[in-house]
Amino acid sequence: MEGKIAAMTQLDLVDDTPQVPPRLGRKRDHTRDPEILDAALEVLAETGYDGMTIDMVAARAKAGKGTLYRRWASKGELVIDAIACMKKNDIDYSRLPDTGTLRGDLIAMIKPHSIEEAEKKLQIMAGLMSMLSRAPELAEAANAAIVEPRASVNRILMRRAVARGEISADCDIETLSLISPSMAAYRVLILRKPVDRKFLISLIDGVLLPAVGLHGQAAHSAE
Amino acid sequence: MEGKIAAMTQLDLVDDTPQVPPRLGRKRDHTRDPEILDAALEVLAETGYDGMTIDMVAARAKAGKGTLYRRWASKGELVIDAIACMKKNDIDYSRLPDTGTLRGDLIAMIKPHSIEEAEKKLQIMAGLMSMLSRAPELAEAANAAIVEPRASVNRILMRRAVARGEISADCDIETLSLISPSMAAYRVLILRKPVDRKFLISLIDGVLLPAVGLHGQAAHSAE
DNA sequence: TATATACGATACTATGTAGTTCCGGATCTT
DNA sequence: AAGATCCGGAACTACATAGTATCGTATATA
Repeated sequence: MEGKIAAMTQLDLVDDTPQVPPRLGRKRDHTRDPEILDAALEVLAETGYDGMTIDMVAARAKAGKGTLYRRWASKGELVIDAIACMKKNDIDYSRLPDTGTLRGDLIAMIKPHSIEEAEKKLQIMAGLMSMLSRAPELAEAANAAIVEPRASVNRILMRRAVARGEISADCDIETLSLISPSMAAYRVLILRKPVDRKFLISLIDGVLLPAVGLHGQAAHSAE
Repeated sequence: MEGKIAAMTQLDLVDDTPQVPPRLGRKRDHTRDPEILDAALEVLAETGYDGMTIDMVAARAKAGKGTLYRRWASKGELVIDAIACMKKNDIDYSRLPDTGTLRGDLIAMIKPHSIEEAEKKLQIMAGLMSMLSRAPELAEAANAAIVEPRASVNRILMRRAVARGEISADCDIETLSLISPSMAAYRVLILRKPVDRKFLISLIDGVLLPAVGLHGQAAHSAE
């Protein structure tokens, strides 16, 4: 302690020790972060925020409770961090489908993997739902990681369709881009029914495309 | 104790006391039930299932905790009962609007009171969300009281429109009747934005009517 | 190899809440 | 009016969990 102060007073003469002395022993690597954050997301999806305990997360990650609290100050901060880190596994906006038609693009977005991931995200959202109004930071993180990306893709695909002249520029893209996120969320969270490829296609052909002035491939064969 | 057994052994001889003796004093009226159930719904909407405590409900209803436990065996049963009792303040299906057009009927359903009530129901739903998968009884009650009535009205109005020949019988009424419940729920619970008359009308004109092959009064003036 | 540090495990403290019990007073029935 | 019962209130028990402290071990640096 005194040594450090003395070294600072005689300014850097022969003093080759850095201002912040080099750590000895093991680095503060926090190498368990990814496993812990993943475990937190799993438990969150299964039991919700209130049902989730720190012990569950620690056990799931085969980590000690101390390790969690050394890294995050509280349960709340761990959860916010876990949510925020989901964004990293997000959509690659530079590789969106480009089939030439809105319908083709929308259907190309339906992949088993994306359905599965969307469902897990919705389960997590369900577990946070009752907290959102009381924890604005959490609501912010959840919006950025779960809600916004889904709508964003739809907006991009629809704007492209407008640019191609495929659909009218009068379309309320803000609203229409939320049709399938809304109805899929309602179906999973409230109706508790599965969202599968067939359902998503029926949404595209039966709701979204008619709303933009196009027609799906099924039904409404008139005109 | 022994006296009762003795009386039973010598079978009913001079025994003029009825099998179920008439109650003296105050009846078991449970007259506080409505206030308690209302208080439970309020707290539920404000804090969610896990945040809700029995003390909060008792205090809100100016009731004693004992009164609650004398009537309901547990917090869970109180909540289920409170949800179930919402159905009583429900829509009067015999007085649905009948304006002659689907659009007219749908818009006639939009009343400040109904918007307000729907929003409260959604807040309650948000508070229950994470419990639904673990408590099937609760999910059942919530579905019957909150989810089903909204969709039901839309189904009835749309079936009438089919019967009038206003819209095609090919319409997927099951899905289309969920458009506005889904998108309103998403907007309130996930986007945390208000649902007002303007939004609901834009849903009718911009999504629902086009999907059934009609057109709203705004935009898409083509044809 | 020696040392400092992070780690998993476990025991511990503090706190909040479900559910119980009891009491004095209010209220209904006879 | 008398008696039985319900009510609001408050104290109490039992338990779960957030967060802290400690210990022996593993591991990366030097």
